[in-house]
Parts: sequence; C-alpha cells; structure tokens
Amino acid sequence: MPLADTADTGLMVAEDGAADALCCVPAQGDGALDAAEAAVLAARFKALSDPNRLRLLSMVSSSADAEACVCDLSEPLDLGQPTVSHHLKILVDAGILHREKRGVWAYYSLVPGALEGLAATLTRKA
Amino acid sequence: MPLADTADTGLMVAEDGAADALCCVPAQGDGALDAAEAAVLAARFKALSDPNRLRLLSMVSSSADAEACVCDLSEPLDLGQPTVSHHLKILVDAGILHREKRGVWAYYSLVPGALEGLAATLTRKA
DNA sequence: GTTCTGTATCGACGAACATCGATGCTTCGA
DNA sequence: TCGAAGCATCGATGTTCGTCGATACAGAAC
Repeated sequence: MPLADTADTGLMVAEDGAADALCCVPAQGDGALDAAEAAVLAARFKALSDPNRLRLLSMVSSSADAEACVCDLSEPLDLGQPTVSHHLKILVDAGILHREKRGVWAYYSLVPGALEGLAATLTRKA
Repeated sequence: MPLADTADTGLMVAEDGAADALCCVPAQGDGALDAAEAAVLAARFKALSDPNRLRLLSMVSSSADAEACVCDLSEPLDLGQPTVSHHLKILVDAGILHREKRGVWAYYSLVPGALEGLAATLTRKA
C-alpha cells in the first residue's frame, strides 16, 4: 500500500527563455516537480539506494526462472536471513518486487515494467 | 556495471522442470552485481532518494538556460540556503550536476548523459 | 581597504536506516 | 499431533542523513 502507482512524473523538460543576465529569478513552477510527486519518486529511488538491495534485484532477475526465495539470496550476500527479508520487503513495498508464497517458500520476482517506468522518469526530457 | 544483464548463457535453465522442487540453490554469480559495482550504483541512486534533491534537479533542468544558481532554488523549496547548498553538493559529487562559478554566483546544470546512463542500468535486462 | 552579497563549510541535533538476535507464525512431513 | 523448516516480525543498537544556525570565504562595488 505504500508507494504503489507509477506516477508518470518526468523530471526533465528544458525549454529556453530569455532572462539571462539576471539571477535570482525564483524559478518557475512550470515543469517542476511538486512536493507530492517528488516524494513518490524519491521513495522508489530510496529503495534502490542500498548496495545489498541492488544485488538482490540483480540476483532475482538473473535467476533461473527469474524468481528466487530468501534462502537462495541470504548466503551469497553474507547477510542474516532477517536482514534479507527486511530488504526484500522494502523492494516489495516500493512496487519493484513481487512476492508469492508457495508452500514454505516465498518466491520473489521482478514486477514487470517497474524499473522501466522509473528509468523513463529519468530520461523523460525530449 | 549493468544492473541485471540477463545472463544470456541459457544454460542452467533446467528445461524439463527437474530442478523445480528444489529450493535453496545459492544463486549463481553469473550476471549478478558484485559488491563494488553495487556500491557505485547505490551511491548514485542515493543521490536521487531525497524529494528535495529531485525537485532541485527538476528546477535546474527546466530553468531558462538549463542552469540555475542557489538563490533561485532556495526559495521555492522553502529550505535554508545552507541546506540547498548541501543538497547541490551531493548531486555534484554523484556526477549528476555540474557546478560553474561565475562571479559571485554559482550556476548548476545537468551533466549531459548522467541520468540517461543511470536509466540505462535500470532497463538493462531486456 | 572596507563593506556588502552570494555560497560553502562547520558543528549540532533529531530522525531514519541497516543490521542483528530472539521470537512468532505458517506449512509440510513423520 | 508433533516437530522441523522457511520466513516474517519485534526490539535494540550503532551509523547515516537532513536540517538548521553560525561562520568563513570569495568576488564586486564603493
């Protein structure tokens, strides 16, 4: 429930204008991100701002069936199981990973289009 | 450097579902990020993980000449000047913004290709 | 030189985070 | 029914982060 939806807020768009010599023109609110949009985007990037979480994503996406369970991921990272579980939860809450419990195991897989959507907000400018 | 890099080595994909019931296969190190690469990427995403920094980027890129000075940015964000200066330094250190001092003013502009490069690492996986 | 203005840096404080050990919960097999 | 395995949650701890006020620095105008 946290930061689910893809607010397609792009953070670029450079036009051009006149005012050149003057400084301290408070900066238009035009294509600028408002506080709410910025908070949503920042929350997603924060989920990617930890090396261990990036490695988790990498390991999940390059796994045999593009999914992996906690026990697969805990050992190569040299982290405790509770810690890995915690990081995975953060990625799930960010809408990047999907969790599916089958029997005793919990399988994690990439949410299709999640990372691509984030990437689009970075390149959105032309 | 790539995040995901779909291990184009199709081996190890157990075609007949033999390795299907097994869990806890320690996850190959194939296309997986090593610790050093992950740290570099995480540092860049961390620079983007703050709402105010995202708004700064947005405001800089949508400014008249695609550049802005601290005084332009401080007011719309409702933050103190030292705080804005601090955030801008983080973005510069991350290689996302470029700082050019002209006279008394410091003009910040986007480093060409920086965000695009980051975006590429996100979509690098098919 | 002096003074004013725009920025950067410093020190501090409160909040958030990563990690751990212990524990609870759920599912499977005996 | 009971025990074991896989995973999530809880409480605690050391570290990092965002923000602020005060201050130091550099360029411009006088």
